[in-house]
Amino acid sequence: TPEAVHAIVEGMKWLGLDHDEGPFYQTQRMGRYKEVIEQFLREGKAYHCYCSKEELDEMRAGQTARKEKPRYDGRCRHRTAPAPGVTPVVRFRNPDEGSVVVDDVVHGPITFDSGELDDLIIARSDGTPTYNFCVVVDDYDMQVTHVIRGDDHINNTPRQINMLRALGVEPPLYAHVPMILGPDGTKLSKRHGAVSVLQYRDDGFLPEGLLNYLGRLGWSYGDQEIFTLEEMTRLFDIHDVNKGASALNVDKMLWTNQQHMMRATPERLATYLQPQLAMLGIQTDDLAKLAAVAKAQQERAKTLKEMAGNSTFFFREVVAYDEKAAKKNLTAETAPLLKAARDRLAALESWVAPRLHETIQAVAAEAGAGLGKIAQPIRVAVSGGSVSPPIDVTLEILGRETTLQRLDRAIAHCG
RNA sequence: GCUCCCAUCGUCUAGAGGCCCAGGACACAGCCCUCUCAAGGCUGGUACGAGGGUUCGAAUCCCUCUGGGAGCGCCA
Repeated sequence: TPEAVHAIVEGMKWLGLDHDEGPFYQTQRMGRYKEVIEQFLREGKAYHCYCSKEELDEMRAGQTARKEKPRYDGRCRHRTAPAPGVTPVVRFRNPDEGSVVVDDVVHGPITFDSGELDDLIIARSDGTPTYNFCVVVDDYDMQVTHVIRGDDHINNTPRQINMLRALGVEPPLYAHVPMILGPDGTKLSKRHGAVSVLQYRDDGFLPEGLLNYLGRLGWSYGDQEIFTLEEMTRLFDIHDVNKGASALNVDKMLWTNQQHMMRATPERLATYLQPQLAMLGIQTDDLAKLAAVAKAQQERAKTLKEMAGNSTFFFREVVAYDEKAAKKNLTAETAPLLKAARDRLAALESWVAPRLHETIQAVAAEAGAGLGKIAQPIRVAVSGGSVSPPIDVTLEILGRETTLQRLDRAIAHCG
């Protein structure tokens, strides 16, 4: 569907995964597939099968009852005349002797007995080609050298190799990488929240954060955990990939993302923070302020979504104080401290973090108290809660006017 | 059921016969740092699925079992 195609293309674009050509659409290559089907038919490498759905079901039921692997028994292989009133499918004629060896890059040689391979349908009764056949024609036409895919495809590989050989070419190199399981070790499904890569973008992940986490699943480079895109592309080697499946771990995924957020430039974070804030109803084009906030918050959030959530007070009024924080910090006892701080701050000439820090420190010293005694009430006053970046940095970003205004309101609240 | 694949801490992994009474990371616990929260530092507990071999010596090689996964469509 167009939506599915869009999700793939957009997802890769967001991740920065580039491609040299294409994308190609199989729906636009129908003529070519039919051409190869005709060729196979002509060369006796494929044949028409007139078996009905019911007949096939019955055959499989019998095999299952006999504890055999359900598979097509080749009954139409030697049919000479068409069955009247039936539009046939086309089946590929698999060899019935010998074996096929898939020399897999990550698994090593895997042997399949030809007897295990039945004659798969390559064209439906309406003439349209099927997946396993189309990819073979594509790999052949496009001179694909490496096929890297999930190991759920291992069992398809011997048939594809047989079709490639029927085409007269040697198969490409296959590398079957392990699957990714859900956090509970079972197959990944929507149940686990895995919908599309774009979901991770919306959840506030950095492309390099997701890529790093995913890259370390089934692959490693010594004890290194954090890789830049450049390092990953340079250091990655398909031969180092593990065979076993791995389970998704949300905690580590978040940690990996945070590590990348800490390493990213504030300016870049700002461009991702902006849409996250927009989702919270905050519209701003002040890139300088966004970058300042990102810088102050970049090691305090595991995702950009979390960062946005923690940063709303920088962009809009504090509508209500956190109840517990206010009860503890905005009291009759702290009111004089806030007042003193407010007056000293108002007199400041230069509204920058070092000056702000000195000032608050001085107020605390005069009161014979530690910095925490005064910083925390100010924090609640300006942010509404008990958590924020360092108080001097927070006030600098907020600016003089907003800070004083919020302090006044907090002092009033102290009653 | 049949065929194929896989197997080191809860999770991601290092380990390609002695360097391993198994190392790193996430998570967890404690401590330090500290204006909050983080980040950072230090410390701690937890793993080679089982049983047989081979070898002077096995997490590493072989076999069996057990456990998990995938495939067996006129789906992709």
